[in-house]
Amino acid sequence: MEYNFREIEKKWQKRWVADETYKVTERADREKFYVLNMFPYPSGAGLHVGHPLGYIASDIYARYKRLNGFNVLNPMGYDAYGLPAEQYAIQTGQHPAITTEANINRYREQLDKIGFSFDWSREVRTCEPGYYHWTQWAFQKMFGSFYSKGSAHPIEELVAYFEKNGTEGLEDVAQSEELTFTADKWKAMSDVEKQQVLMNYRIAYLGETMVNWCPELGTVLANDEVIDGVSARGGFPVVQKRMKQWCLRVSAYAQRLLDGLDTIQWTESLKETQRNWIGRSEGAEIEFKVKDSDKSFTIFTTRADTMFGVTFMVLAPESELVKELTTADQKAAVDEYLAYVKKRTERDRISDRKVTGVFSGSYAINPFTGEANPIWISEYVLAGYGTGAIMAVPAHDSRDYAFAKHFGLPIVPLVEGCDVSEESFDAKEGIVCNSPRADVKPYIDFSLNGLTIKEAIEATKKYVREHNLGRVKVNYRLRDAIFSRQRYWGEPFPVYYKDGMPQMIPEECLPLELPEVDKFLPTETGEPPLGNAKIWAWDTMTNKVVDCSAIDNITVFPLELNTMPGFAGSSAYYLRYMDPHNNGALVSEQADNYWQNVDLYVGGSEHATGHLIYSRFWNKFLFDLGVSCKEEPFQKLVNQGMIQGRSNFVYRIKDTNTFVSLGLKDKYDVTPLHVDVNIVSGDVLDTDAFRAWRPEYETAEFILEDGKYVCGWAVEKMSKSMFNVVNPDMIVEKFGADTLRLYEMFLGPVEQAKPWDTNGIDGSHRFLKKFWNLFWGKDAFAVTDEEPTPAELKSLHKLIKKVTEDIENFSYNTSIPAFMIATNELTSMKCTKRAILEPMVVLIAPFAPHIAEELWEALGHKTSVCDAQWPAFNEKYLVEDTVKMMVAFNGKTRFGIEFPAGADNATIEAVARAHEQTPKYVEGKQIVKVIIVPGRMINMVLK
RNA sequence: GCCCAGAUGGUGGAAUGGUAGACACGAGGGACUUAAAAUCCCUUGGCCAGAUCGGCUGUACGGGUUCGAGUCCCGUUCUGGGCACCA
Repeated sequence: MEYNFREIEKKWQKRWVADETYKVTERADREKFYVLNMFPYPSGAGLHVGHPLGYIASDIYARYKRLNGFNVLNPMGYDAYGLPAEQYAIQTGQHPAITTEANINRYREQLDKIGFSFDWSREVRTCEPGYYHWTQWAFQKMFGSFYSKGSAHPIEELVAYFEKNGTEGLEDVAQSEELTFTADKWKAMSDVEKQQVLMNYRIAYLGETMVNWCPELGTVLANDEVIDGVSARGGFPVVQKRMKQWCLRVSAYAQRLLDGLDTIQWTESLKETQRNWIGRSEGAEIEFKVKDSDKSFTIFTTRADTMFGVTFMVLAPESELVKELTTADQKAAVDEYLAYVKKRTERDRISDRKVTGVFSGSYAINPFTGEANPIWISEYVLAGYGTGAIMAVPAHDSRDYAFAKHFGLPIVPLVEGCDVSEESFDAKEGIVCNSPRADVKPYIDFSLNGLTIKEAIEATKKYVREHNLGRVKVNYRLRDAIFSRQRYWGEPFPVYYKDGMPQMIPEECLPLELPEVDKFLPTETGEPPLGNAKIWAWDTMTNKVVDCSAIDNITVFPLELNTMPGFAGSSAYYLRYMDPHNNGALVSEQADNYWQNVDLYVGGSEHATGHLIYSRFWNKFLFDLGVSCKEEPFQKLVNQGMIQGRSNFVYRIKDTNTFVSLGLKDKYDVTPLHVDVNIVSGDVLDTDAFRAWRPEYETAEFILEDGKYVCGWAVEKMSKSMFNVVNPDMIVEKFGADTLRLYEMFLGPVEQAKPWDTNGIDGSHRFLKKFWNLFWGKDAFAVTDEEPTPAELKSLHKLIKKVTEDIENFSYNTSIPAFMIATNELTSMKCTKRAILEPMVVLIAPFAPHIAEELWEALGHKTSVCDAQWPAFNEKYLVEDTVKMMVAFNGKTRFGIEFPAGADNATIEAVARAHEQTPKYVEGKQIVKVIIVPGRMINMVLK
């Protein structure tokens, strides 16, 4: 009987739907296991062979866990809000909801063909009101919370504190700016003033941030959309502008985000990426007084040990201190410099790192030396980090060094024996000297000379603390997340504005649904697309959305026009899968307590500093609220590597329509052009197909080598524009879903990036045919009930051991060969015994579920193979008939002596000693211990 | 510049410190066939030897530890990734 994969796969995919094979519910009698894939954004291009890689890997694990008796949650859904759908809408007027729906349907169709064990009854879509209800709800909770002493608290607690104490004694509170006021002053504030104060503490807050603003386009641009100070699209001028935006106080959670990394099983590199992103640095804030003035300012440094090497100070151009400290004679120069800096974008600063700066005219007194150091202004100091002001130690910081050299400022080395004539000495090792300098009368009674740098840092911090010169401070690079987007296709904020202050619409009125607009572009007055919505005002009397014309600022108010960014909807979706149809809560306590958190999360590493940070932050907040019972959402994370495309190139001679073969292209001036990989076979171009491919190539001429046109190739991202996309539907149609699944796993380690090469797929397909033929004779089912032989049992148990270990370690690429070897062995032994073949079906079920179901049914089972039991491994079948003993001779390993299987250590040792050759081969060494490794060899421990 | 990961045949890739290159692709040869497809068998790191057995060499490079190193340690080169005027 032939292996008819098309029929088999269709049959079982239908059966799974009819029987609800993959539907799960909370079951107290079974241990849970939660497998999750990063849900996809359904793009218009559909899936290519790279997309399902992670889904297949996690599906194998999910099925394996189920066969081991776990109650497995393996859901799937769609990250449905996003820019491509909106841009398509702007170009065509097609509503994003319609294109998104169409794309989702296409994705679903493609996914269904691959045979995943998803519980589709739990599907979520971030753009549906029933889902974003809880995105909005979480936002409101963040608005209603502040962060203090390591967790989120209701803002009412802070209000109560202010009523009683003002800011007096308020400690360890995350805030945008340090405020001080008394309880009386608080009580005297108007409602709006109080709201403004509270905004300083809320976890979701309206804050002023610097953005690239393009007035002509009426929108904020990302840094990569700005080139040379003008917009990439249209070439309109772009300015740095402070804008009011919704922000999330992610920075408050920096330490917890860092600490949490130690409790989860992610790859070291991913954790490292997040650590870099959070960027914790421990240092000190030290106060400098301004000479001849009562002003002072604070700098942040991680090198407190270098206080005696400060020769100048630098302020960030955007720092508010610049205005205060610029003297009258320097004003013109400073203004000119500020104008220059304002023109430069982030991008310019990065690409063009020249040393620039201007003297402010003021001096700061170094509290350790008493010296007056000139205060400069330079763009190399960033306003957003630390205090926006630094003390410059040119001898031990390369940036300060470059600045000092450029402007001829003094350089004082502080480490014994270091040479700073050519470059600064940045290393944090060595013995401190010149602190203070021997030739200068000490200003204070304090010396660091003779200490190591580490000791000096600690000693200085201690001194600073004791003498009230500043404080020990931890800084993080992690910034608060900007949460507003001037876009249509995103979650609307459940917010209306009264007296210019944001108000939350009542919780029971959620979700606030996205309104219809007639245009998806920004309005003419530069407002976000929601400004085009006619019915977009909030009536506080009826608690309903009403027509904008009704706005009277008494009972009807304008609603927020921005929408939320992409990461909003993807931050808590894993919780929603636990209880997707709950209208009363994001997730019920009972469902959350059962499913807890994700045991295995699979997705791309490109989300390392986006989704994976935001989601952890979001979940920690929900944990503080008591909504989520686990602080970390994703216990174990596996990054699947990208599957790249293998692109082909043809070489066109410049200004002609003549194409030259790869080997001859160096003789001409050529332009390489991508060519569709589907008309290239083994890097040889089908020239007729090429002429037919596109009209402009109809008249193409070719310069061949050996009668062939050979194409160049490169491994690149798989994408439409590179003409290297391989579609999974085509593979499924030609070879079947089981072959595709097997082959994707066989390509290489899941975590590794690798190019797709369809050629190798034959091997996987052939294997499945051989596997099928184990069970089927020419036309009848061939399985018998005979007793298996030891050799057959050995083949089986070798396989059980290998496959079990591989799945646990996520190295599927090595278990496929194990299947092939076992199948070949059993084929050559003509094994058709049920006791061997039945467990084989269970073993292969996670990898190739369709063929496994078909064979399972043929074996006489009425239930799905999904409910079978994973076969138990028994080591006794693996013991070799004889074991070889290894001896060392002249530094080379030989294999010589054979022992009977099952001999114990004492016997082995006795035989080894009795074997005259052994001791003399091991020069001057004695056998201390002999270790038997079953199925392998004997290790001797020698003395 | 700092941090992380990696480097094995023509290719994808295997190897708890224990016979390097499993398995697959590709390539070459053969069987079956009128032929093709399909299927099956043999060879396939390099060099040498050649009736055969075999020998030498080999996991980016240079050292080290070990009876024994692709694997562990030190240094170098290169590749990929992250962060980056972050003080």
